Amino acid sequence: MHAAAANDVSDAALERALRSAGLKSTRPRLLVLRFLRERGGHYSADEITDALTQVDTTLLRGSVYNVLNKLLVHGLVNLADVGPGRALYESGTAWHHHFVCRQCGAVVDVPCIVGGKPCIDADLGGAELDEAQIIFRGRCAACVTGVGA
Amino acid sequence: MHAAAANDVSDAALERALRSAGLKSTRPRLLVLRFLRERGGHYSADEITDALTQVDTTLLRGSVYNVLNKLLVHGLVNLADVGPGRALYESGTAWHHHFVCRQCGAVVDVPCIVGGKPCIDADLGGAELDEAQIIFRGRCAACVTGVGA
DNA sequence: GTGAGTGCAAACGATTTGCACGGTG
DNA sequence: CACCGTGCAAATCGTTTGCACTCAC
Repeated sequence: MHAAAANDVSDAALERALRSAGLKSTRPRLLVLRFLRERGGHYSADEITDALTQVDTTLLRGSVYNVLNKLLVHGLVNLADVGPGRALYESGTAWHHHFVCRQCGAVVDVPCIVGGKPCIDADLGGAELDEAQIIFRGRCAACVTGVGA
Repeated sequence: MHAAAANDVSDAALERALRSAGLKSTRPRLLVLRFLRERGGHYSADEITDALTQVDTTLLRGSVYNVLNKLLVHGLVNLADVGPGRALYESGTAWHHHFVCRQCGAVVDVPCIVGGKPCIDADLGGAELDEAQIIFRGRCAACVTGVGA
């Protein structure tokens, strides 16, 4: 499915990932990175903290934020900003977009069929483009069929 | 340029816009709507408040938020969420996207050349799509040429 | 007159920051 | 051993909410 590294959550593999990103290998970082790679979805800093404090009671909310920011800057995780105050983190695997349901708030991954350069026909006036992040909004399939909230 | 209504910031025109959206015409709403239509760009609730409190010292930050939410729900303004804690409002004119400079943080409008359905080739799995909001990230022209920060 | 909208202040949630200690390289 | 990252708590930022009063309709 994904690259092998993305599902290898052994300490050794995680340490290697951190190391090659130029980051020290520390316990909070291993925990956060393992969590995101194991689960494979998108999670808020809060959800991550809540889950990890059950494993390591000394882990602090603030530390999780720090770790996430570090991992983000060094490209080990992605940030999906799907609404005001809704920052979601995910382990960086294949590039994709997000669909946000207006009704139930669910966030669903949307593979980027167009490839790495979606909608880039737009006139950017001399700017250097790194990425194009797309947020689709509407009603998810569950809500349309009445299964959802 | 735009539709006439978008640049007509007379009290009468603004009241008409509010009325036809099913909203009462009140002073804070007129102020906010006029501000966004006059300036024509994207502004945070804070920027709007700071500008308007110079005109009306009784206007409160909280009221601006309330007004913006009301205008948003009733379709008189758009919300561009260009990053965690960076909610920008703009008077709803032509649909467009946003380019965010990683270096200086500038936000630039990007017209949507593709039309109303950008990148909708993506598989949405039975969901109803309302809109696709694209955020481009990179370095703006000013930063590339060294003019910016 | 009646209810929605406002001024106002205080609460709130998410995220950041300062400091001293501990662990990594 | 030097420094980065952490635990910890408190501060900060953006935004929302409760309440009494006012204004639009």
